[in-house]
Amino acid sequence: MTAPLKHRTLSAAIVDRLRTAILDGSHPAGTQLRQDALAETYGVSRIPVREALFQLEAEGFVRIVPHKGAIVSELSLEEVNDVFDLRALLEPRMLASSAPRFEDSDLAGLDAIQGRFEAAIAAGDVAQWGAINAEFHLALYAKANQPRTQSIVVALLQTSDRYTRVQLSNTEAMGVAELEHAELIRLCRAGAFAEAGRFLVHHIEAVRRDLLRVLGRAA
Amino acid sequence: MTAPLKHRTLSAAIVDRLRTAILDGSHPAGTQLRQDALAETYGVSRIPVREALFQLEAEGFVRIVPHKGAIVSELSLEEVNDVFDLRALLEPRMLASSAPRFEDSDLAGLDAIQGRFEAAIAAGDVAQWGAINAEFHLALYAKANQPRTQSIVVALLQTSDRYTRVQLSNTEAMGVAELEHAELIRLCRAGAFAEAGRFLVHHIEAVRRDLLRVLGRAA
DNA sequence: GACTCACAGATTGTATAAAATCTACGGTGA
DNA sequence: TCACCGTAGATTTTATACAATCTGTGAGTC
Repeated sequence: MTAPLKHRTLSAAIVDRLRTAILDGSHPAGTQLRQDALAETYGVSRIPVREALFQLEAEGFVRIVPHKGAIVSELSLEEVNDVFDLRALLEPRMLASSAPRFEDSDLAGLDAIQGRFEAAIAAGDVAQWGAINAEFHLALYAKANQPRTQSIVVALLQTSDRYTRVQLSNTEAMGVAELEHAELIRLCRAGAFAEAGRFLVHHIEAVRRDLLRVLGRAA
Repeated sequence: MTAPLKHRTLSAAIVDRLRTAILDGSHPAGTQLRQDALAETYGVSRIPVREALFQLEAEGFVRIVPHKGAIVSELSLEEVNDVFDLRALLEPRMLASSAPRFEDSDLAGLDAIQGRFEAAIAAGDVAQWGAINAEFHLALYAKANQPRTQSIVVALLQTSDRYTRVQLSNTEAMGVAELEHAELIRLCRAGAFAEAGRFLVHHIEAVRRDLLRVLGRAA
């Protein structure tokens, strides 16, 4: 009943499964996650569950109150804007450092990811969409050589994924994102790095606007 | 033998004590931390030690390899620059959002922290220096309303503390920081927020330069 | 009637012990 | 001599059991 087990430890596997469950709405914001129940659900003891919850707290998915438990964190409008502000600030900086170092193989890798992205959209595979989108963005920054920023952006992309799934990913917005990704590849291949950076900001802001519109309080 | 126990759980207490031990050099970079040994040292079982190590991994202090153990993370030049770039990028943004909302009580709070800062420097209390410095910076951003950025900056300040302690905090640099903090308070009180932001960048860059000089490879 | 306190149930936190995994060493064979 | 394999020891990971903490309910008192 479980995925093809590619993790070194049970804890790591539970992290992935729990994160997915939160992302796809199985545990809505505000839900209290009981260690005992989760342990039984996944057929393990409470120890790996505890460790998974702590990891997810570090990633911002849950809030842990000592002796009370873990609560799936709320998605405040405040934090949406903060997260997208951060992305608009950090991602162009990474791209500027990474893109000039691209080899042909890096660009080919981007093409490959873009292909899988298109396939996922065509298939309407919402679960895959967020993961491949994050993979694409991270591939853009592969050569940036900014380790701390990288780990921050990984977390930001995960949070973005969670937010965007709230709106159940209307296919239209996904199509726009697909085109914008293609344009990003084109600009990088052409060596128009500054232009690519500006377009990346535009791309991130477009996703934010879509999200805010669906949240019903465009700001 | 332990501090006045102000934590809700043992794990949280161990996190603090382990972090302090890494900060003050008791566990140099590259050291392998064995759960068993740590548990005995602190007189607890291995469970809270494990959870503390995972927390410290999220904070960037150690690197955990499954089934191998936790290693105190190295301080690469690459990451020094990344961390200070991030600070120079994120902290002014927080200040710009926070400072205009300051009440008299906020400024008074800054004065109080500054007083303790001066006392710690006069007493040559290196251990306190980093903590109070971080407290001061965070107080500057108290009204920023940027929750995600806040948690990131908390981690960045902790990492900065670790780096700066490597150089054993020459008192001269500490005096400069003290004067710059005073200037920051003055500018905020005068309502010169843009100027305060520029000065904050200058302050952060000054700390970086000092650090890089001591590391022997000014870049 | 409102407040305080104590107890019971539930849940989390920690200790102890068993299982799984890794590393290093030594033997065996080509 | 070198490479390969298996075993032993050490270390981490997970399970089970116990202790501590919190929450809510109800009796008792002012």
